[in-house]
Amino acid sequence: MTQLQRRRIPDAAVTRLPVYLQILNNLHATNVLRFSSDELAALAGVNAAKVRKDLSYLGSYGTRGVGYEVTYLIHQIKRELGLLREWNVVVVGAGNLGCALAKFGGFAPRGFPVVGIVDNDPKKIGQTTGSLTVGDVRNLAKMVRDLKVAIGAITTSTATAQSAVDALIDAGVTSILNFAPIVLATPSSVSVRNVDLGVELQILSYYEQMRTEQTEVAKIQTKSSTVSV
Amino acid sequence: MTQLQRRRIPDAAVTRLPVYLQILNNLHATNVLRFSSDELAALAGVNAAKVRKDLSYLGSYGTRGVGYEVTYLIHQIKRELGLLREWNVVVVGAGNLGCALAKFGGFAPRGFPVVGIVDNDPKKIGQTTGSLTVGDVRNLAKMVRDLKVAIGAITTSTATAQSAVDALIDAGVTSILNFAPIVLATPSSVSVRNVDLGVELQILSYYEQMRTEQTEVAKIQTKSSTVSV
DNA sequence: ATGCCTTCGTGCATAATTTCACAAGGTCTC
DNA sequence: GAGACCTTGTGAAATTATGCACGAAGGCAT
Repeated sequence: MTQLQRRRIPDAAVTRLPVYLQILNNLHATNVLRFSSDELAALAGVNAAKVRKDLSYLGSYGTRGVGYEVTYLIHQIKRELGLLREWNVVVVGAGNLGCALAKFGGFAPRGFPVVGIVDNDPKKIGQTTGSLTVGDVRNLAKMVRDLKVAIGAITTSTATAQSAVDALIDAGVTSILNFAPIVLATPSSVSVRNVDLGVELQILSYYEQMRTEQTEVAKIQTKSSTVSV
Repeated sequence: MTQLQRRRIPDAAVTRLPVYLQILNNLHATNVLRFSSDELAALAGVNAAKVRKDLSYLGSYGTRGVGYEVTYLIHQIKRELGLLREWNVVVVGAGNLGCALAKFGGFAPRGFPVVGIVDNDPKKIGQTTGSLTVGDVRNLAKMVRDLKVAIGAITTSTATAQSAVDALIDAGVTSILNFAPIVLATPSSVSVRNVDLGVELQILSYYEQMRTEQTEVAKIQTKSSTVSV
């Protein structure tokens, strides 16, 4: 095996790099030129050593005794994340969310232009949303080819999400942003990121309940004077 | 220290329980009565041993040689996640997303009723969205108290997100669902879940670029006949 | 009952991630 | 240019998460 393929960045670090990038963009906007791992750690709410290790996966771009240069690091993170080019997005499912994504202009300037939107409902096909016309999901493969689509966003109903994903994968798309509350069956060569508010709320619920119980216990203990340390 | 407080479930397992719950609800809807860890693992796209370990944190509710009962497990997961009661949600920020969340009726039946929405813009205050009237953010504390709010959803602009969170925390809210693309500063006693599509897209971008490079390398290697295994 | 079959629950090994702690290497002052 | 002072980069330890492998336990057929 030719070992020239780029050193892999640990998954956990990959999920943090976009957060760092966000913060650095803010620093840049406020004319900050340099930062230390301590400063970034405080802003990102993580440990400073973790910041340094994460940044070290990009290469040795800091200066000891000084810190990191904002603009240079922004460039390096973008390079590593593949943000020096654009990745075209197609939205599958022209419901409320799908149309909102198509209309929302916030992704194009960040390198993820929404170049198409499709649906399987004849009533929706042909309608205009933002600057796009809803296409027929049956033309998805052609659309992916012609518009060089790299990422598919699933905003269909739960019932049709799996077939939507199958169509995308058939068309050669290997990155999926899934908004349907369902676990998609995909080959391991495909990346899937799930956005599910229900799941997030339930996770919050767990920790909220933990805290609530903790408090109850404390109250009872106080009342009955059984506190022990 | 009185060690009666419930055994902690590992964070990684907590994030998977809602996914299992989703799947079990589907099984229940299709009249499936029992399932094995193998079956659930296949549906959730994870390892069967992991499923068993995750479920074992709830207690020993399986039957060896048989499997788990769907309805019973649903109940146990709900209990553990704190889903046997309702958690009221207040939305802070009455923009597109905030109003959509307020209108969207999908959370109430799942135990997370949106009981209020507030903004700081006088033009928005007083407007109606769904069955709710946009309130003044300055009345947030009273609202949290009167309506027994447990979770706050931040859908403000990035610029006002931190002050929105500060207000929520002052009002006693300890669970935050944040949609603003910013890292919120919060005490460690507060749970925050971030939903940021930009971050998700950038993570997809990284892996997509990896695959692209891999392919390029393979092509070059094939052309120049330097393939080595 | 007995024995076979199935699937859970879990101890243990391995892998991944986080954190510590400090040498290395740079700047800045005098 | 020498010494004081920072902050990086990274081994190594600690913690957390994953996956294997197998004993335990229940069902079912004979």
